[in-house]
Amino acid sequence: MPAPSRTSLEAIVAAGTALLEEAGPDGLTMQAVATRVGVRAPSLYKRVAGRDALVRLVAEAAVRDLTEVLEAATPPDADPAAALVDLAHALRRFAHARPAAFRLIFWSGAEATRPSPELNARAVAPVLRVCAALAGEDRALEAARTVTAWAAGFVGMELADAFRSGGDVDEAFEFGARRLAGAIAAG
Amino acid sequence: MPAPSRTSLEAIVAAGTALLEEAGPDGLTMQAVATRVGVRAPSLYKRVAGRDALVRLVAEAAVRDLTEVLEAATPPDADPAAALVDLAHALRRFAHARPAAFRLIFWSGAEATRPSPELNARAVAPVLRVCAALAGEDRALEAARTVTAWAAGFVGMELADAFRSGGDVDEAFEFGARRLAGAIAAG
DNA sequence: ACCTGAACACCGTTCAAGT
DNA sequence: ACCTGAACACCGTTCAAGT
Repeated sequence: MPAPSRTSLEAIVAAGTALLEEAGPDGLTMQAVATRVGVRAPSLYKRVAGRDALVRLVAEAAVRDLTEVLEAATPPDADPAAALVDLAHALRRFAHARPAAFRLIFWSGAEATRPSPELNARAVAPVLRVCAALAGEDRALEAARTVTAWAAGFVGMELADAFRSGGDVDEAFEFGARRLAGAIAAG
Repeated sequence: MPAPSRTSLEAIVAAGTALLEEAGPDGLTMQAVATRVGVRAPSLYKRVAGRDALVRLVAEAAVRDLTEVLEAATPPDADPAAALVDLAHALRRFAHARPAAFRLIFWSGAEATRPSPELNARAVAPVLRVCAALAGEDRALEAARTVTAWAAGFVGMELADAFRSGGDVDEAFEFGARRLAGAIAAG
């Protein structure tokens, strides 16, 4: 006698995403997710292999959201240097809106919960495109890694509250973005 | 009737440090630490407030080690641009030797386990000094944040296995270090 | 076909009892 | 003064039993 589904993978990932921001990574428990979707914890295992798999799904959904944000920030006809600064700001806005998701995407230590590299590559594709225009095809990859490392590092440190020695953080970000755009472009 | 101490805070922190690298943050459990120092878990609470406090102590010890590494990398009479590149390499070497500790220092999400900002500031002081020489006192803070964000971001992404699209990672690091030194120095 | 309670092996933490 | 076993509230996960 078949029993009707009382939840869905989509609802589970959405619950996980919400819990991640509201309660942090430690608050993203199978039990909390189950309660949220109106089911008992063991039922989740019908749709998800386990907690690690769920966290990865949450991370991958976040990467897809980030991809959209970054693509929206780079209209095809934009000036490359300006586009690079815009990309940096878009990444920072995403991180401020969803700090836990941002951390999960970039600094998730555990192999088991890491989003697939292909998805990450797609997210960073706009950066690569702009860097190619700015630094030339040969240098595009190195340039993109430099910019991405700086932007992700800056925002990560900001979220970790690492900038406490005074000074204007917005200005420091602006400073970095401009200087990097210049450094990438320079011969 | 006094009982003799069977362990010490120092031994506990050392055991935590070792476990962190060997078994990851999740492997750093009170029980594993206790076993390692030859005692039962409840005994640890005589010397440490709890797991979060222990993780913080481990992180702070790591920051002190990193501070020494960075100070050793910047002899007072070095050329500033070369010193900046040396600092970046020293940070990267530390991260490769102790990846879990590095992550804990820079990307620890949880407030409760974060090393004190004063300690972090001391660690980054050599960077600030070199940046002042390179960019001028006015720009030193922004420049240091730019460089630190890039270096920590790059190495963090490297540890997270984010650089899979081919290309030489060592070269990308070198590229970034040189370009940043130039960008910081430029007017 | 899906959901559940019960159970298991693990956590962190507290505390009364031992020496 | 320090250490311990026992206990508690929580995890993730498995599985037989229900519908």
